[in-house]
Amino acid sequence: MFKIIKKSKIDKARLGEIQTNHGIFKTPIFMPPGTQATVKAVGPDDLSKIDIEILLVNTLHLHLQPGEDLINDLGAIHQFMGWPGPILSDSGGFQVWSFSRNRQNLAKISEDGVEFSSPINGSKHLITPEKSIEIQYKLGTDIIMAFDECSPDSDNKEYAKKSMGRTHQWAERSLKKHQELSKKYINSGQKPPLIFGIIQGGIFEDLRKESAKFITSLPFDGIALGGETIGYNMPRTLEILDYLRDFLPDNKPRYTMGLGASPNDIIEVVKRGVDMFDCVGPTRTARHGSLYSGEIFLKDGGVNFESEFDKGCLRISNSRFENDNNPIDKNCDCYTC
RNA sequence: GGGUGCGUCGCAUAGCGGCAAUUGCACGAGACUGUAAAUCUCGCGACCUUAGGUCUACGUAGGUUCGAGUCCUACCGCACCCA
Repeated sequence: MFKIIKKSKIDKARLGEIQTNHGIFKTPIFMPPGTQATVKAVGPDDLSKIDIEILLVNTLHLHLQPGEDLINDLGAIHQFMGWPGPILSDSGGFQVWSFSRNRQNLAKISEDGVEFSSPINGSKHLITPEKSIEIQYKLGTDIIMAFDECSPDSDNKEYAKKSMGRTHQWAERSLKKHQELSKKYINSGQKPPLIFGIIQGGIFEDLRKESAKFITSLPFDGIALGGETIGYNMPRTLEILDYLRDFLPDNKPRYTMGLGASPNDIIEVVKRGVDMFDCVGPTRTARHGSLYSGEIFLKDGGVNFESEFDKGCLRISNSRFENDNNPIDKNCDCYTC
């Protein structure tokens, strides 16, 4: 289902395509998150117009509201959100981190799974790897993710190791549940989704390598790189990609989770052989009054991005632009420009 | 013509003798990374290097008081009621 079309002679970049139950998408690709079954403030028609090929949804959010059974009854996720193309679901692993950090602990982690308090109404929910996979099957997404714990960007190695071990155990359980449901699907003439595994290991080289070895040894369809540090700390993300280079199989798509807050971040990981990435940055910063502006150009055979703005981000709401009638980019013919 | 009420930082509000003065909006700046985020943080009279200090400020002009946005008088403006 993953086909490499062309490889760069200069760096590790590659062009490819991935076949899913709802069509083919080309890689490298940015996938906008539509966490609650909608990309906030952007409808499906507009997404198509800007050549978006695949969306993300979130298992945990949809489980809490409106529930996977309702979505399933209404014809599954594509019908529910009016998006006919490929959809990837995140397993809820990111929430294991985001719900338990700082503030009130909304999540309790154990070997079995994670107990959540719903941020909507406080109701208690237990999510296990098996449960997460089951929900993703009911949603009917095209690519599902193994349930993991998004490792914190912390120098506590003991915790990172423990957390990684848990993620590995959960990866096996996720895969087992997937194989079981997959058989059922095939026997009843339905097509099962693809499943991706997630490498953790925090900020530690030996743990990252250990995790990469373990995850790539399992029969996942794609390999994701997870953890708070991925995308958030770009120098470290690139370092991780560099030392994991020989551990990642060439014939499986690679996905850096949560990466893409700045155009340059995407270019940097694509150069290092990453095929897929997603980030709430672009849509969120747009809702908060900013847009990306800069120039992508070839230099010394490589792709580069330069912008006069910090992180390539132009704050369109700044008073200095109040009477500025210029297009964002003179050379761009998109609707916004 | 008579009566009553009201004028507070762009707008709207609080304040009822110790106040550079509440809150919301607007405005200004910043944060945002597998979305508890169309959210959040900070600033919003002027000047001084800060803890803080110094001026100028609640329609206008006087007055009472140690002290007035707050009380009194007059004026100006606005709203409503009665002729």
